[in-house]
Amino acid sequence: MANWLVKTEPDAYSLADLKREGTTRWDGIRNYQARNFMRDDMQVGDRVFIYHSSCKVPAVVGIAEVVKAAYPDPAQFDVSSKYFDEKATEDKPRWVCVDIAYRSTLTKPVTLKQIKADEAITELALKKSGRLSVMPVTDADWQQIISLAQ
DNA sequence: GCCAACGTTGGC
DNA sequence: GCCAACGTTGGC
Repeated sequence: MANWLVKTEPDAYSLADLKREGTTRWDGIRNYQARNFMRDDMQVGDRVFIYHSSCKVPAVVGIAEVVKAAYPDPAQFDVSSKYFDEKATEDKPRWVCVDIAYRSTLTKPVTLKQIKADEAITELALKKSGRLSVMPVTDADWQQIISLAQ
């Protein structure tokens, strides 16, 4: 069982949207490293931190759970989608998505500022490479973020 | 809205 | 297969 962190821009899709819908397709990931994590390592039952990016206070805001493992992202075949990829075919899909379900909203959001300042959080990719949109979270870092949310 | 950092593309 | 140019992300 693994832990993850996924980014979303709340203007486009927020934790509140996920809460309202219950379950959603986490699609539109167009970064190879992020895709590989989803395709190779993400499993049903894994816990997922939802992180709000490109907003006033970037922060981890809630928790979701993987309810369907990686499958081809339908948007890559859809010419009308902004995620359309002409190099992807049904035989050889390039991108994958997963389904995730809402679990909870943190009592207090844990801000990027807090995370960066916290020396107990050691591995989290968010601290360094700012651009990865799906990243693994160690058990220790997961626990530390949970404790900051109390 | 700016700009640094980083990923991707494409010419050689 | 290298690397410069370009595009995108995302914090500030």
